[in-house]
Amino acid sequence: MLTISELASYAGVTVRAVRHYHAKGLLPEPERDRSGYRRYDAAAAVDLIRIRTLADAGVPLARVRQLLAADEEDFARAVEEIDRRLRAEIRDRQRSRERIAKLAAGDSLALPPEAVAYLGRLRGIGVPEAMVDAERDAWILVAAQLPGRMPFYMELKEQQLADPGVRELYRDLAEVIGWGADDPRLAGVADRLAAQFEAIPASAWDEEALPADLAALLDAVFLDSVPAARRLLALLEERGWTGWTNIRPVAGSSAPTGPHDRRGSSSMV
Amino acid sequence: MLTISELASYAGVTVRAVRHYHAKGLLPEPERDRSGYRRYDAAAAVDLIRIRTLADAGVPLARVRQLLAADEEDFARAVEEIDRRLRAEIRDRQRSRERIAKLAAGDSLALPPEAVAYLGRLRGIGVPEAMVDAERDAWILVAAQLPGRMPFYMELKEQQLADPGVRELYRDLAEVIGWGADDPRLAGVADRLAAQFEAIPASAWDEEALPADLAALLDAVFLDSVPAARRLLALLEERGWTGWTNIRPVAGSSAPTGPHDRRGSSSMV
DNA sequence: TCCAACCTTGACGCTGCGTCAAGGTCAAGC
DNA sequence: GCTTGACCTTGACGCAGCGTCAAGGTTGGA
Repeated sequence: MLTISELASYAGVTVRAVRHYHAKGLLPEPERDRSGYRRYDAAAAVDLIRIRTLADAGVPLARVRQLLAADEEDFARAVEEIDRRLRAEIRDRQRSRERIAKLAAGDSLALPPEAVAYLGRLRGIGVPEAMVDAERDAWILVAAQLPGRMPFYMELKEQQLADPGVRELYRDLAEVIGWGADDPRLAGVADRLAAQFEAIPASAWDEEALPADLAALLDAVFLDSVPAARRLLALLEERGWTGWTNIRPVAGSSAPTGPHDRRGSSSMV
Repeated sequence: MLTISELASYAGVTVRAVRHYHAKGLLPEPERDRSGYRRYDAAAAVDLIRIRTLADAGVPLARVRQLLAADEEDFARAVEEIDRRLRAEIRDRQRSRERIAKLAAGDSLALPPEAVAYLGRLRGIGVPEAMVDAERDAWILVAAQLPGRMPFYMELKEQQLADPGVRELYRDLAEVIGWGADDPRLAGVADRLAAQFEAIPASAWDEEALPADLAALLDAVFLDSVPAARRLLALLEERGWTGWTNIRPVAGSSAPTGPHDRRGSSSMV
């Protein structure tokens, strides 16, 4: 006959754990000797090892209890599922290893050098600081999610800045940040924006489209920080353009077909 | 500016988690807008991703807080340790997969057929049921730990039973179970046991020795279930033998050298 | 004006035990 | 017989990392 500590050490668990399994109904309470001590037989040791094998595999104790009472078929199905989960956890840890390795490599610098250079150019053009800050925050968000595509995006942005019309628009938009929601000048800005969207060849944009969730977030940031944003988007919609980060022609609109077939292109942030 | 839910969904966590990180001091509380809502900038998003990367790797939040404030050198050391742990967890899960696969294959049958046959032979020889039960429990414990060696052990036991002297001893020992701690007949049994130990050639035992912890457990079971056990072991020690499951000549004893060099052999259980 | 979808703080719930607390029991040594 | 140390008993609280109400205030669009 085994005492509780013998049983526990045999299965490599603590005495507390064995009592816990009793309390949870995983392991039946054994007979007591005359002093009230629990006395176990070898079958209890076998049961305990079974419990630990399942628990070590990450099965919750409540589920272990079910499985101990399950027939062979249900048990086999459960084991298959447990195995699936274990494989998934192994993959998760492998991904975690890669991610923390990148952290250690210092990849967490908020912005890559190309982006810093681009923001410097914006300042150089005369875009006000408030606008540059908004741009920086937006690009930080993008860089955190898609670091590999940043050189591509920045190259694209630099190309856009080569166009004097675009540079003009940036200065326009910077002013819009300070305007109220009903500023009469918004209509004029919307006109010029729409014209720009028309003028840019689709070929230069097609691969730029950001993932929908990231674009939605950036849109939300824009709407939250610029009072006139909502009104401006409404005006743009009247002119045949919907969205912002990923601006697109309004579906079914008679407006801008122009010379290009544009489906999902990205605006300015 | 981001709201809390935007920030959270950006990093793929819940709003509750973000607030938890504030409460734990992992993420600084941001400014509030006029209605008391938290407003985040992009830097908070970067911080949050850093936190999640570490937390996903299994780093406790309290440790994450330290690491956020650590210099590059300490951080690199920590990452190395985290990576070690991740690799260990992957190995654990691979072992778990093997173990539950065995469970599903039904390897958990308490005793292999050879052992059942052996217990049957004991009964056939006239060993009383109480003794057979004790043997069964002991072999269940061994089989759970060393399933691969069971055929070997059982083969050995069957060979021993071929000797009429051993068979006689088993019947003796079965009676001992019922004796008091000071039964006068114990000395005679000890004599016959010592003689048997002398007679068995060392070559037949040498590889049988059980791991020390398992042997200690089986000894404890013997001591706990047989009142006369402690006295019997004392008498055997007087005759030059120590232990029980793994019985050995007493070191420095003048007693049994016999024709064989015996170092660590296993008795009867 | 109303509704849905946000936001706020506070508090309890969950898992799988670890860790006291406050005792009773047992074997050994003096 | 008495002490000592290593066991055993039940009961209770503590821990991480949030999930999940509860009970409100805010915001934006219809």
